Amino acid sequence: MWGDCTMELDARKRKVLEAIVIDYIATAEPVGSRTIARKYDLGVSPATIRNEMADLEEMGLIEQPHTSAGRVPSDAGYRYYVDCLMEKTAIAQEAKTLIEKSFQTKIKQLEDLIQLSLKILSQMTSYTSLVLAPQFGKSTLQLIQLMFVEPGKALIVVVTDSGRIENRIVDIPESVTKTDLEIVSKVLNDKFKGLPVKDWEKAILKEVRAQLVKQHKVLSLALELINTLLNEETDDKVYLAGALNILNQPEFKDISKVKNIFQLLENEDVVCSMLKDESEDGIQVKIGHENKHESIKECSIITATYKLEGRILGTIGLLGPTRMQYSQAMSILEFLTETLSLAIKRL
Amino acid sequence: MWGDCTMELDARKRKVLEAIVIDYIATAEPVGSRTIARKYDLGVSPATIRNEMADLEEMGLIEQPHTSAGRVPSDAGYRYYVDCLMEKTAIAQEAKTLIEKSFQTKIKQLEDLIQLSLKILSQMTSYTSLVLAPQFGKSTLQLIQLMFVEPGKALIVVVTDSGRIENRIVDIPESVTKTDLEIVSKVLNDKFKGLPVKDWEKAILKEVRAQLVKQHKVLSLALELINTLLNEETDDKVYLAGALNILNQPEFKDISKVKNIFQLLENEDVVCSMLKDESEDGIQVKIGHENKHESIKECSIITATYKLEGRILGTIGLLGPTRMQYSQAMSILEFLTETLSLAIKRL
DNA sequence: CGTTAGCACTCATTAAAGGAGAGTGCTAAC
DNA sequence: GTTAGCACTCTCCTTTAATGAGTGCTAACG
Repeated sequence: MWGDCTMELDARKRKVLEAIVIDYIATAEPVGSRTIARKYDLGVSPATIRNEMADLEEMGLIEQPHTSAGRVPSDAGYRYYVDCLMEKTAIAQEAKTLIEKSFQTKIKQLEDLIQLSLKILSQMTSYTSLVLAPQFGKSTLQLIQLMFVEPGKALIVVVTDSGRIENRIVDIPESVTKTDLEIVSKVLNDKFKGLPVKDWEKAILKEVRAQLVKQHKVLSLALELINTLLNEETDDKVYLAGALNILNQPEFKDISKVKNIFQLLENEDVVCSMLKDESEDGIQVKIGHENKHESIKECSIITATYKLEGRILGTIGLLGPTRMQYSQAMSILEFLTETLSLAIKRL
Repeated sequence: MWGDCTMELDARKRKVLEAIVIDYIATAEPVGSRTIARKYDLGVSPATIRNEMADLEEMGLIEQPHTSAGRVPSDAGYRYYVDCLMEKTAIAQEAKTLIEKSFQTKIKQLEDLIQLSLKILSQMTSYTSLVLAPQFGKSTLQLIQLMFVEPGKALIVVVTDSGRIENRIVDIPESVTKTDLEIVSKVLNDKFKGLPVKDWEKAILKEVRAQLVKQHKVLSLALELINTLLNEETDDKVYLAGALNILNQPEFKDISKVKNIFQLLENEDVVCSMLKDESEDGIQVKIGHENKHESIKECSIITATYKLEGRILGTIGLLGPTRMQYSQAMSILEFLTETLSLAIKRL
């Protein structure tokens, strides 16, 4: 979408830009011509590099915090780096085994698996990790059960194929008996098993109502409950881990910035929109101003999707400063989502 | 436990101390003798107040950040204030109605009720609110059910009288059928309903095993599952809200302090120990160094318990700087826990 | 013509120095 | 016992100066 690597940049300019990005990512300090000449041997003098830098600045790929400082990559510079310069490093073998080992657990709950992924991610990368859990509506039903708790109160449990479990305690008429609930459960199960949750509403009226003349009251109740479940905000569920990692980044030593970011992250809807945005396949990177929300204009987000049998279940992402270890983070994220997808399959 | 108001303090010293505490809580600035004389009319000159302050400092109730600054209450000073000086203000009527209105909702889940309380608390006080959810082990069983999901997989759901719901997906032998699970569910329900969860282990071996010779395999499985459920760390569950409020306090503009506190709060066990400590009845206040954990030595915690039919279910608390609006916070917390207890009863 | 050395210039950062102000402790008088 | 007066201390803020990193420009070089 972004990267047209056709932008006329001769080999040396590319090398200079790369050096600036790499060095700035590593040190968080503006990098000067001298540094580049010394550390990255381009075989030319600082003066030559200065000329190149002037050009790069004019093209908008780097910028100067102030007159007598070195250069810093602009968002466009990072973008060019990510799309055209960065070689996609294979994930380190040790990281690979670390992830694989972590997933050798007998976790049975989807939620726990997701939490585990987040933990691993933020620990390995030192960035904040986010995830959009499998959407309820898109999954298919594996089990639905109404249970009698006490007169006037029932428990409804729904399990989807993606392993998500939802439960609610609900009021029912005092007259409804255990048996009523069991019958309704059975019918609902028979009819809906394997059906995408969001298709229920259509199916409900036609098929089921006919079959359950007897438990009519109970049924309409159950339907109402299911509707509640469906319509609740609960459909998009996000989790995050390692938010405190943000505090380690030198660019966020200012407390007000941190506060803004945290406030954003506290808002589920916002996090959701950040992740949902690009639920295409493959790894996506949003750099700085490419993000919608003001507070993270100095951050980048890398996202990837995890799947079950080819179907995209949700998105998992990493949030860090624009000065982020893109290559490393991307390879870790990629491998982790693959591993996660496999683990979900095994559930 | 702390407050022996017998400490010899004449009326004027008490007034001076009170003035210092109140003013410092309000302004976060060290308060000088002049300020006290002006704002709180004790009918004496600054010089006299200075003398009194020298005495108070010697007693360890106030201290000086540096030679030419005003005085600040010490932890002991706050303690004396809370125990002996502060008049227990009745909660403001508007706050009262605000809380009551917030609880006029048809929430059916204990967890949601607790979350609601946290939200209200942190919004009303601008402090961080914490809660220790009802312990699983101490509650009594209301419903236990094993459900067949697919061959080799079952769902176990447990509901306690305090409204807590736990569920797990578990592996079962392929041979186990739906009917097996239903029978086991029935027996478990009959035997355990109304029993405190933590008493199960004792009861299990004797009573149940005898009855279920047929489903012996299934049963031992079920027992195993239940054990897992019981032994999991999940028993002490904490929630918190409004952690970001900490960032608004002037004493925490230093990012490293904030980081330490957040790290503490991120650790469930720690938060748990902070709340569990005093699960006595009534409102408890821990001031500054009275807290075990280093990172919150500049904070105070106010805790109260919420109940169901006289039995203490859990603890709810407020975390703020030692320079905290004790009186207001305590009255709000007190009224809120009462309201919460009532709401739980209505569940 | 591209490259480079040289140099003047800019600007952030740091340290030192000099008030200004707030508040105290002490002393002496009431 | 209380209070006015005053010297003293220490933080905070501002000013000033020095340092140093890095640049842009120009002129010379191959």
